[in-house]
Amino acid sequence: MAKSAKKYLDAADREQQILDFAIDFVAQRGLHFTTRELADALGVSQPLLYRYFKNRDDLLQKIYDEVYLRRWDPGWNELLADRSMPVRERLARYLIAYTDTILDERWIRIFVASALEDPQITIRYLGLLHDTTFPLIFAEVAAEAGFEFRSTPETEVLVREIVWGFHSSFFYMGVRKFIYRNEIPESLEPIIRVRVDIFVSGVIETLPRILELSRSGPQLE
Amino acid sequence: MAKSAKKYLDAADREQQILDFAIDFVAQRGLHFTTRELADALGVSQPLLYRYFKNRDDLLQKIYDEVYLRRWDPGWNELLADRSMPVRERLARYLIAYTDTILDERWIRIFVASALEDPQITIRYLGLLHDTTFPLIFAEVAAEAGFEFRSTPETEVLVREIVWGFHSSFFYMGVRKFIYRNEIPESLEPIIRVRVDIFVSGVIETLPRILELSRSGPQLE
DNA sequence: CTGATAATTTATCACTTGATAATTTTTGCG
DNA sequence: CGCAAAAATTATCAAGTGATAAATTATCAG
Repeated sequence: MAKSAKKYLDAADREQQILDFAIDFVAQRGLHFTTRELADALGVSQPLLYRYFKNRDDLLQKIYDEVYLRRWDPGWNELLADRSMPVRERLARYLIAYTDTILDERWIRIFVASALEDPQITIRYLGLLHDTTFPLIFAEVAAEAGFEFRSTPETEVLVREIVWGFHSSFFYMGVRKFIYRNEIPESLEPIIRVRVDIFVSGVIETLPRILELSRSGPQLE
Repeated sequence: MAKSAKKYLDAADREQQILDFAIDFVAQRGLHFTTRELADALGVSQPLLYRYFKNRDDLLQKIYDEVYLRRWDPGWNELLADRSMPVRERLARYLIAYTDTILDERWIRIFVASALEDPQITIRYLGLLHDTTFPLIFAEVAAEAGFEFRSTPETEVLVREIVWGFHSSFFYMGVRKFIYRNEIPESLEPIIRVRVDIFVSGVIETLPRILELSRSGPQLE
């Protein structure tokens, strides 16, 4: 007899079932669901939730853990740094993998909804991008132009903003799709490749100006 | 006696006071405030709200109207099309004005929160960008390279994605500042100008590839 | 088949919440 | 001032909500 056909599931299975269901449910209905709505939608009684989760907030925390954990692939930074490949190819492959991970209704909607509620939740995730991946992307593009770029306090802010502007636009495709409910193209690869081309060409051509502006010091912030 | 010193305000003044206060309140606390929380914070009794707003939802609708209305300046499209100025200068000026308008806590947080709740609310606003401003931006950049670009069904999707990617990154600065609570530079103009340079240079250099890819047909969507 | 155990539901509580009605307070005109 | 109209508050309701305890139902080893 398949587990799903049993009326009374084993505790571990039921807990996982509730959590999986709750992730989809919360992604669609938002963080302000009631425990009764959730239980009704899943087809169980409302007090059953309290057998598996201490309280409503405990369930929410477990949802965040499940959605954010194990979503960032440490191999991505290695890919970006692998100079046996042209930098455009590395960026394209990274962005294809990245968009493939985050263009997920649960990921996008729960990320944004939870950030609105409490930005603390997003900090761990964003720090990873901000401190490691962004400087790496800029340095690798600069290297394509024959310039071995080393981040300094003077260049840091401008470089960060340049890469943020480029990188965030891919996350924003998820916002358009799953929050605004706009249509976005089915196949992203050609678009990613064109936008990588635009970015790499543009940064290389603008590099002298970027370096000059950075030298003029931290007029920023 | 100043109006604000009166205990019993004129109906019109009180209505505006509640609405103004509610906009800040909702921007900070989210859409799921209770009428009691709002009334307490403002220092009036909860039933008073019902003298000025039919119900909770009526108040929310008036908040949306107040936040979104009169925020888009029709002069921006004229600015973008004004060829007496270099295209980089036009883009920079437009983006300085645009970011100046939208980088506002109330605007960003209420926009995102309401979109999460019901994407319908954002459609009127986004359609303006999508259908008019985005094609215009691309055409003007192409003209800088001596190419009088006319949008066709084949080019439409790719061009839209290219400009979305560029344009959304400025909105996203607001997301970073007011939702993630990241620091962003105080002075945006230098960053806007550099990013405009990168975009314009990149698009011009990539133009042959963009046109070729567009001709290969709508493999998109 | 049987009974102990685990899983689930029903019943219920105390508190919150949107909304309305009755009552009280303020304002400003004559 | 004195008083009617407007503005605001207090009191209250019915429905909803998170959480707990008691009762019930399914499961499975022996």
